[in-house]
Amino acid sequence: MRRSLSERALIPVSFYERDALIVAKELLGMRLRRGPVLLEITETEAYRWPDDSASHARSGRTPRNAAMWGPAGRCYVFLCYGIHHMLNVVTHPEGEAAAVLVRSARVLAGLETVAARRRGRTGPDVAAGPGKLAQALGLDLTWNGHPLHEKGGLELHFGSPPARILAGPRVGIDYARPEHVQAPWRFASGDVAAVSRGGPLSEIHGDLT
DNA sequence: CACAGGATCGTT
DNA sequence: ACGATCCTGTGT
Repeated sequence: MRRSLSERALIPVSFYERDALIVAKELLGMRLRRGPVLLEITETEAYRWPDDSASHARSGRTPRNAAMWGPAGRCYVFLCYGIHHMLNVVTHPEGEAAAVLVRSARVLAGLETVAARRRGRTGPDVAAGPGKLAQALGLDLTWNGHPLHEKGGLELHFGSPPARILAGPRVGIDYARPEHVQAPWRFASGDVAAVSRGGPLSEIHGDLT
C-alpha cells in the first residue's frame, strides 16, 4: 500500500553532518513539513566551510551566524533586506560553520495555508525564492536554531530525488571573491519549473568540490 | 552610539 | 529598474 504524503520518515542527524555541497544536492526532492503545509525542495545553495567569502561565517562567529556553527540539522534563519526571512539547514559536525540555503520549493499540500501567508497567491511560483519559501512556511527569526530532525514544528522528511540536477553560480553574492562568485554551488531539480530568479543553471557534469 | 548595507520581492 | 525596511557588524 502506498504511503501517504505525511508518512515519510524524518531525516536523521547523520544526513546533515557532511559537506554542504553534498547536503545541498541531496536536499533536492526532500520535504519540509509544518502542520498542514508540505513543500518539496527544488532549489538550494551551499555555503561552505572553510574559505567561503560569500558565507555569513566568513569573518568568524557573531551573534547572528551562531547557528551556522552547529549542531547540524538545525535551522539558521536570518532577515534579509529588513523584509525577507531566509531558511538555511545547518550542515557539518558541530564547531564548523556551514549551511544550505533552501531557495525554492513546490507545494505538495496545504496550499490554502500557504495562500493565506502569501497574500492570496497560489501560483506555481508561490514558494519559488528563499523569501517566498520562508513566508509560505510562516517562518521568522524565532525559528533560528529549530531542529529539523526532531518531531514537532518544522520537520524535514525524505522524499524522491530528482532524475536530473542542475547547477550554477549562487545568487546575490557580488561582495564575495571572484572564485566564490563563480563557484557552481547553487543546485536545482532538473524536472521542476519552479525555480527562483537568478542566473542560468546548466546540467551538472563533473565533480563538485 | 551612529551608520552602511544586505544569500530578496513585488511593482513600475 | 527601483524602493521597501530593519537587523547586524563594524567603527568611533
